[in-house]
Amino acid sequence: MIGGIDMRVSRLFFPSLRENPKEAETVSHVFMLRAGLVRKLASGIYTLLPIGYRVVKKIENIIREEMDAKGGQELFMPALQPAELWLESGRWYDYGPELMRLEDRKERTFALGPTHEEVITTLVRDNNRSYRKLPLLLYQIQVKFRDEIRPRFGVMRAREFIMKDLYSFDRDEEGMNRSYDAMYDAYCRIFKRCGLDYRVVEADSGAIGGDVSHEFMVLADTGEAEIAFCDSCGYASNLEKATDQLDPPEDAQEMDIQEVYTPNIKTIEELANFLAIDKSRTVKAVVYEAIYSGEKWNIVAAFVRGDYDINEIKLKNLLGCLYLNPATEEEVLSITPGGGGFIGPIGLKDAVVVVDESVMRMKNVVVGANKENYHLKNVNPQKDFPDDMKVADIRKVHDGSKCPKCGFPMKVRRGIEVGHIFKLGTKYSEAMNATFLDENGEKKYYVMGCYGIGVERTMAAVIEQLHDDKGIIWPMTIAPYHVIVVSVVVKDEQQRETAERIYSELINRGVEVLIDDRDESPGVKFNDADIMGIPLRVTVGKYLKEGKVELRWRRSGEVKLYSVNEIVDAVELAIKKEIDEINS
RNA sequence: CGGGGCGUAGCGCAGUCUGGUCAGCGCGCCUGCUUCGGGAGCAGGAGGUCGGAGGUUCAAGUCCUCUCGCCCCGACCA
Repeated sequence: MIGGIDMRVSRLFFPSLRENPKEAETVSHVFMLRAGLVRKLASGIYTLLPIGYRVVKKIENIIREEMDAKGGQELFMPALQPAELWLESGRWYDYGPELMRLEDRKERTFALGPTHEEVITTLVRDNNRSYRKLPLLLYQIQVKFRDEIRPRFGVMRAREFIMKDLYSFDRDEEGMNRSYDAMYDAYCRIFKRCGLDYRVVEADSGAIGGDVSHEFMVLADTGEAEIAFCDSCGYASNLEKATDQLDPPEDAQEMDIQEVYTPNIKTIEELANFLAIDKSRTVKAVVYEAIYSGEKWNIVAAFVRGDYDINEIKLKNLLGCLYLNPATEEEVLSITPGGGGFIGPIGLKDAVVVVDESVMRMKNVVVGANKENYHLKNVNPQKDFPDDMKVADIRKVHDGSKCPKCGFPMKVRRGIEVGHIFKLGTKYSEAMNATFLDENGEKKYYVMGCYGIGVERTMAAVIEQLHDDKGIIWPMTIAPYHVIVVSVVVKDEQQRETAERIYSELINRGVEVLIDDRDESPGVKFNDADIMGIPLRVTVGKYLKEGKVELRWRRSGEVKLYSVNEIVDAVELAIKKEIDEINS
């Protein structure tokens, strides 16, 4: 499957490191460096070394198989893209500084593609006219560029990285949904075949656009995203989008507003302590400046129940603004004389007031008085809050929040986003005027979807999940080699010959095998095999006197003795067994 | 971009505060011999314009100024 069938460690380019490199902190980054999978060229830019590249190719091939199985057709698109394409879709400005831009010698402007919606839409628009070819599922596996604000965790968030992208073109929404479901299914199979424990979550679609989207998240503490999920009913969502079940509206007698002196009490924590009440009896205020296109901006005061935080993504989507920044002190003072710490919804000047639904269900709550060192007690949102406020879901759910579907307490965990699928609808086909003719001769916009997988990131995610203190533990399906043959003492002629014989027999059987023929002490060879994560190790050593060699499983440490003429069968069987297990 | 930290041999570090045997240690690398079941021992050896540029000084890894790069924490994404 992967080229290069004869490989001995004495010739293999794998600069392994004994000590942890200073630049790496996460497990996957450390082991990728230490096992000689990658080397950094510059911040967020990596060379894939032979062992690392083998793993990448294996992951790519799994992806290819699953894409092809759903009718996907692979093509290859340029990384260098004329700026006009991006101006046409409107993303030249919307995409922001993350888009790598450059000029050629004639001062024509280009972008290095961070994604390929523009190119593919143009391609299909210019080369297909008919509904007969639909659905069209086109994909590519290639390098993409994003000028990340902060590259980190090695290959996990890089500026140049390999991505698989499939774009679906359908005649209508129903077709798009079918394509989407097929991809959803393919993605589940891909990540399973990579040996990953993952969750599919509902997601915000961000800069790509569209309404419905799912992310494939690998559970790991080093993940950059937070997800909320319910173990009872299966609800799962990116925290950016997650919501929860609210407590029923309170049914208390409404009391009269009362001003209370709260000297220098500025945080919810202090306020709850000072008044000896629960945080959920208070209302938290956060002030932002919302920036829309160009000069357009305003000040927004957002309110949630005291025990929640604001979900800035939800707020941003609600407002429809480009950026949401924390307000400066002057901005806060311009809307409330009390300054930060005493902000309440009543009596604010020139601010858009957004109140979370949770607050509207409360009675007799405590809010800031918009007056230094004072809060208001017994405020009743339904009655007392301003008429022109917006009520919406802008809260961030937390560990233990109630599942919106079944009410069970949810978990909040970190995850690595390895795949993301989107229903795009006609966003790009309309912007770029990509149409086809249906059977009635009517012009229609393509209804599109797009589906991405970060390839190196998937590799890193596997390491995050499958490792021990000795190194990587590759699943058989994506291991750089299935098995490594180690002779303990190379200078022992009998050991050397036996190892070589087993090695060439394994090659003949089509097994991906490595032989460690170096004149190193056994510990060195064992440790290199371990850190590299080869699933099986055949050790030719002290038992050879009895005509036996060992087969050792990297994952469990289990060792079995086989006679020299049984070992090749045993290896073949072990490989097949593990691959079948993962694929089943 | 804001906050924190770091650039001295391939990797990990000491030395910088308090200028003057400070060009050092461990690992790795090369040669030879002896070893060989979880990172072997002995002997010999190669390897650094101390990130870069200015400056202060009799003298600068060491002090000053500027610059470049890298890592970590926050806003973006596969």
